[in-house]
Amino acid sequence: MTNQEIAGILYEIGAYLDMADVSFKPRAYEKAAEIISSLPDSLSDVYKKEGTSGIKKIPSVGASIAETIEELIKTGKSKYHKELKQKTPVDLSNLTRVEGLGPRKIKMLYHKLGIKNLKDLEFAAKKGKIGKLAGFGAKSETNILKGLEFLKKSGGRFLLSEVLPLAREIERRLNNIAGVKKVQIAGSVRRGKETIGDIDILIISNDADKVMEYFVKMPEVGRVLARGDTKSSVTLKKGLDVDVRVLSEKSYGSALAYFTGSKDHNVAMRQLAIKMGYKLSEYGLFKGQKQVAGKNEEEIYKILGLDYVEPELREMTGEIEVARKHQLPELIKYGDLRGDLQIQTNWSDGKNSIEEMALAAMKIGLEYIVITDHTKRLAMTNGLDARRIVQQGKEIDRVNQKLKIQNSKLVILKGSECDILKDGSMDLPDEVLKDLDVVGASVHSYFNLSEEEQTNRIQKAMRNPHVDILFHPTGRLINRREAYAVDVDAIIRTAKEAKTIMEIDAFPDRLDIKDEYIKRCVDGGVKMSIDSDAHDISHLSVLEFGIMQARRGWAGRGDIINAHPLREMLRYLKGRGGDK
DNA sequence: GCCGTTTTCGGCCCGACTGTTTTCAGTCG
Repeated sequence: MTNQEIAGILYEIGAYLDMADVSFKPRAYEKAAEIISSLPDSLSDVYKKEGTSGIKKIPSVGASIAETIEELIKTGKSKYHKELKQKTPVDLSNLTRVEGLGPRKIKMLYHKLGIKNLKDLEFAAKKGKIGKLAGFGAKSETNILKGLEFLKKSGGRFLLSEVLPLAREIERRLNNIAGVKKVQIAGSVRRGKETIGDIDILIISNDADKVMEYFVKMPEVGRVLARGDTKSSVTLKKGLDVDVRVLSEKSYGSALAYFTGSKDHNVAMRQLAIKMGYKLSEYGLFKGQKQVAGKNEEEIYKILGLDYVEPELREMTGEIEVARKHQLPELIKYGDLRGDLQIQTNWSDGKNSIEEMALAAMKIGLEYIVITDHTKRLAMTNGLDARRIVQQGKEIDRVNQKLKIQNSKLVILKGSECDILKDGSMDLPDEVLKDLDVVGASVHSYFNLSEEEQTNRIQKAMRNPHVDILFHPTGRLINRREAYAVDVDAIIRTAKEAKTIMEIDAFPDRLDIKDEYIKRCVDGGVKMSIDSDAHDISHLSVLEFGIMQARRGWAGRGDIINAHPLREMLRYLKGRGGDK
């Protein structure tokens, strides 16, 4: 049973307890489910290795929930869940996806109209049965129908790269409204999450009504979910929700903190405030009736005895305790990157020439790039063999010479994105690899080997003395392809031993390795690189997403080799770098 | 049901908005 499946059952138990009007337990199950669904390790594996005591180590999982998890892993079922479900046998996970429907309403719909699933719901709503129900009305009915319609159209979360430009565009337009003093993107976009469920925007203005009026009538709005004096929510035609909140200047910091989340981080902050005799809300930090902070985020953290926590760290992965001990790392900054270590050109499947890529890199202020075209096994990309890579080296020399004459600071290095073959050997011979400045190794085939075979294969490649970097180490494509089965902790240990650099591939649907693994590299003293994997000059801008991801993984400048000048960067590489 | 920088018992975040209500429950974030 996967973590997602286990989390799903726990969510349902929570919802059923909510229906039964039980207090506090629903939140306990919900919390455990949230934590489990974002857990990097498989619970089945944890159970196999450490038994229930391993399960109980997970925060928010105590004796009772651990027992349920054990039962789920062993039998695939939970008696408790089954008992609860018998009372209201409905398709909870889908029904709750309808905007405005929660456990209580679902229970009513089942008992009064026998609605069990989305199909029943749509049928009843179209027949006008729901509007006649006590507690519901005509408006509820149309809202359910609209909710169903939008559910069919959209699905799930969007890539940060799809959302960020749109969020910035809306931000820009809201900024132009008369009376608006400040507009700030908050929520998971500000935290730099790899996928986004909705856009949250905070506005400081003395004419909230004007802002709301504009906001709900923007051309891309598909449906207005709520329109209030200080808060409005819409669903865009493309299926993404946007919330705006208008507040006054004196609450800017507390509102920003509240609106940035994560939810769990906020809850922890509020609990901490209570413990220290304060009350924290979006309006400010209060002692009794008196506002003691809230104009900016920094002063709130300070009064609560914490160092400032950067938005990317606010995920309840220990940031509050570490902030209390004043041990938060100084994160890598936007603009810290000096080079890009993975760039494709038209020598393989890239669109632009070496020179075009170099000029584009110069424009964004980089000091060095590595040309890393594919190798011959990837025939469809026109991958390079030994002969062509030597030719390419000559072309790189030529462009470097030209740039030098023009007094440019940019240096182009010779590299390769060399395929790892099925048995872990490399697609180009050692004699060729040894002459390159930077060698990246990638898996592009045999994604379905067993975890052991895949791990061994990759480890063998990492131990090749000429391989410097493991490119996109887990091979996932967000929303499209799962990572291949690989023991990432073992890979990280090998990276430590063999001094292999782990890449953070910044391409928005890769973001590989993901934030939790970055943190493990940081903790394990394994160095990383942030690379664009650009196949086009426009792709160089994705480095921003890589930096966000690195920050989410608690990485500082010192952890990222290409945040350093060329000479220093080369020193981190195996063998060849040291004596350059 | 979980948890502990006052606690192994007694707490558990806070507020906006909607719809159907004459004062509030449900949902959401």
